[in-house]
Amino acid sequence: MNLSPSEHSMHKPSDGCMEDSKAEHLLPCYRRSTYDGPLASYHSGSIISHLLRKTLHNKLTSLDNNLLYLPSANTSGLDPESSRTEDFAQDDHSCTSFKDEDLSVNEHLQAKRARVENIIRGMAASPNGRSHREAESECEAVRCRRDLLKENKRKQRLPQHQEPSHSSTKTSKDEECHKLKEQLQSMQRLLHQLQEKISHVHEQNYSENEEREDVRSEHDQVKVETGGFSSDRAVKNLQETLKCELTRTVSESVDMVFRKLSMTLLNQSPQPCHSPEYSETEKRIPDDSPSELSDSDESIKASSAEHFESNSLEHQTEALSLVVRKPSLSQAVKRPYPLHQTPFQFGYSAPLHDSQILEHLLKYGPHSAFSALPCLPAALERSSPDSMEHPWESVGMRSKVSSGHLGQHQTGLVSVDTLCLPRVKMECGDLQSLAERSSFMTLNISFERLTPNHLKKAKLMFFYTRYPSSNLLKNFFPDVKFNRCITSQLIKWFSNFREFYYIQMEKFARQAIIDGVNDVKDILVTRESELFRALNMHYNKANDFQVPDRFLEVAEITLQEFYSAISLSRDSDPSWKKAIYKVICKLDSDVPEDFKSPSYL
DNA sequence: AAACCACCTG
DNA sequence: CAGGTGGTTT
Repeated sequence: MNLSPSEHSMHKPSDGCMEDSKAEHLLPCYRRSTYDGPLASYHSGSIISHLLRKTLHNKLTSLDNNLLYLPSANTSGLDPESSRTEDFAQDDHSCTSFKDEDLSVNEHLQAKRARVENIIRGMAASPNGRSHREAESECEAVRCRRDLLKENKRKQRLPQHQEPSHSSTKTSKDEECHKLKEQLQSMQRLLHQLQEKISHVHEQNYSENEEREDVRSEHDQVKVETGGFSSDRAVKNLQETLKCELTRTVSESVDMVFRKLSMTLLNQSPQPCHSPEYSETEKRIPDDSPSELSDSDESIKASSAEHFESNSLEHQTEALSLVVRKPSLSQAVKRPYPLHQTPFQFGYSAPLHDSQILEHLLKYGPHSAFSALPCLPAALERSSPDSMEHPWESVGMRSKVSSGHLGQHQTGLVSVDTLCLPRVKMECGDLQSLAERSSFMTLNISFERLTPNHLKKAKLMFFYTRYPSSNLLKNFFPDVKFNRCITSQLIKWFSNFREFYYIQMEKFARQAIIDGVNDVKDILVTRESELFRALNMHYNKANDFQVPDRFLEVAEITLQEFYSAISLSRDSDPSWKKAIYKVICKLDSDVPEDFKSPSYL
């Protein structure tokens, strides 16, 4: 009978898998010993540049918006939605229109422009020089905003508030520039330290691995018997060390720059002009039922919330404190966008907890936080199957499409996305799980999209339940903000799991009949069975999960059911499988409580 | 009508 | 794995 161990199935059933996965588990970037490899280039510039540029961008946007929302405008009659979208449109349009009037800009603006550009270029310059062109076009966009801001400011405030004279501000501005540069340099130093630490830890890791490999070859048999679990644990411990070190240092650096830059910007820029009406309008935006939200709604909301959050100091601190407070409190306050998913909160007085920055990067991807492209077609923001598996891959397409269809000044913005993505992608998986494990959960932050880790978890849950109710799913994915879309996606996953499961069952049942199995009792499923191997490969590819015995029983019953049905030629009936499904759906067992932990994986 | 499902397809 | 479709149930 072929369902039990085949000869070659005994050849290290999980061994090959373990070898592969072990190698894969080591952060790819750590395998490089070259100092100036991707890791270096990523950490020494691009991600920080991203953060800094976004901060600048946000700052300018918020000032911009505040001016646009001054009471003088008849925004009071507009409903929140239209005023927000109009804001985007206007914002966007203003860029182009201003370019046309560029000749009217005086030298003062030119000088400021040059300084801002210098700062940003300094920040954007990455070691491999790839971002230079993008940085330049982005500078153009930033300049647009800033210039528009100045224009507006002049028009509206000229009578009562005179601009400081050119010469008097120049020195202080230059000082600030210097300060900024110094801060950035110390950032660079920190990052270099990080790189050294990481390569050091990596070397240790590498040598330990080699030692283990030696031991392994000596005791190959034993290792195979145990499935290599012990060595896998050790590798994971090392990974943890690496991750911790990485996060700590990056967080420190990022946090520091944020603090300093925000202070600098606060001093450098004119005080934001708060419009109570604007805030009220924003506050009154109905908290749409999540299930009703289309993806485009989400993206618009995200963008608007982003500038909303960065607009108001009061709301900043309130937001930050609310995140930490009990959920019930935060729910009591009507908000345009649930706090826990506010894309990028940035406070002046209370800097973000460093891990939140990392978390945001990992949760939403770099482009969500840094591109701020309300003008992008909503469809481009939509998560595709590919972007699910490879969250970063959608970016390439977006940029391509965007540059094809949108104006030049927008291409500059879009290119922000592409700056450091390849680097981020490398570390996405590991850092994401790290982020999930850390303050994401302690802060009660939830995902608004399913991640590869959720998929992994779902697959493992399939070992317990083939037909999970949507309630069960909600209970076991507490870190997911459920809406209709998420729910159906999860249900679809399990549907796909079942499909594969039943296809295998039918295949192996027919094979058993071909192989001349005469009695149902001869149909057995063990951990050595080919069938089990196929299933395990599908749902537990990393083989780091101990499949419950009950699953083997259920699989065996399923196989027997198929065998019987086919033997009795019931398969001539088009719906012959339904009877089997009815049996199997009753065999679900409880999913262990462990799975309820958001950080299960 | 909505939710859920299996099936088919890419 | 997701999209689409059609069937079934509530």
